[in-house]
Amino acid sequence: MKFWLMKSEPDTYSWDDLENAPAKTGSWEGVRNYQARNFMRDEFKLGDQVFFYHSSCAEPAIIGMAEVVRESYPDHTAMDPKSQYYDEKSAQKGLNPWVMVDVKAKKRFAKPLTLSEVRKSSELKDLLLLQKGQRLSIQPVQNEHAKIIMNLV
DNA sequence: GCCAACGTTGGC
DNA sequence: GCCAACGTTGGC
Repeated sequence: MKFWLMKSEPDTYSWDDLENAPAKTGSWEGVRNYQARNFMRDEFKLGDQVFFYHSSCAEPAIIGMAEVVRESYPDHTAMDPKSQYYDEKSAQKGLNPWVMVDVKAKKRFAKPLTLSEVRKSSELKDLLLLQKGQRLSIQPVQNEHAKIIMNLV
């Protein structure tokens, strides 16, 4: 079982949106970055644990834990001209390179672990999230880092 | 809104 | 294949 961190802008898709969805489960559509896609396609397994992170908001923070409940399958929004995630070039080629997974909200943390709090932990200084220029929306989290995070929330 | 950092695109 | 221009991410 692996740990991951997935970023979402709460204005677009928040922890509450996931928790209020049927079966507390949502499909992680709209990833249009190859590195992030490769993680989902090649490495995401049922039962993997996902730290849900709110980005681009007043207080960026890790909000809760979700779990992978369906492994990768085609992200149909890439082929849908009406979707905000439409990928015109791929659609014209008739090949959809994009995938998504389903995640289920498991546990909202008693208190969100804010980015500034993460920065304060010397044990988390190597966390990918903190590295300079790191913009990946899906990141692996080392087991040791995951333990430390879970001890902080 | 600003801007640093990064990924992608496209001309050559 | 190089690299400048452009677009996006995301913290502040």
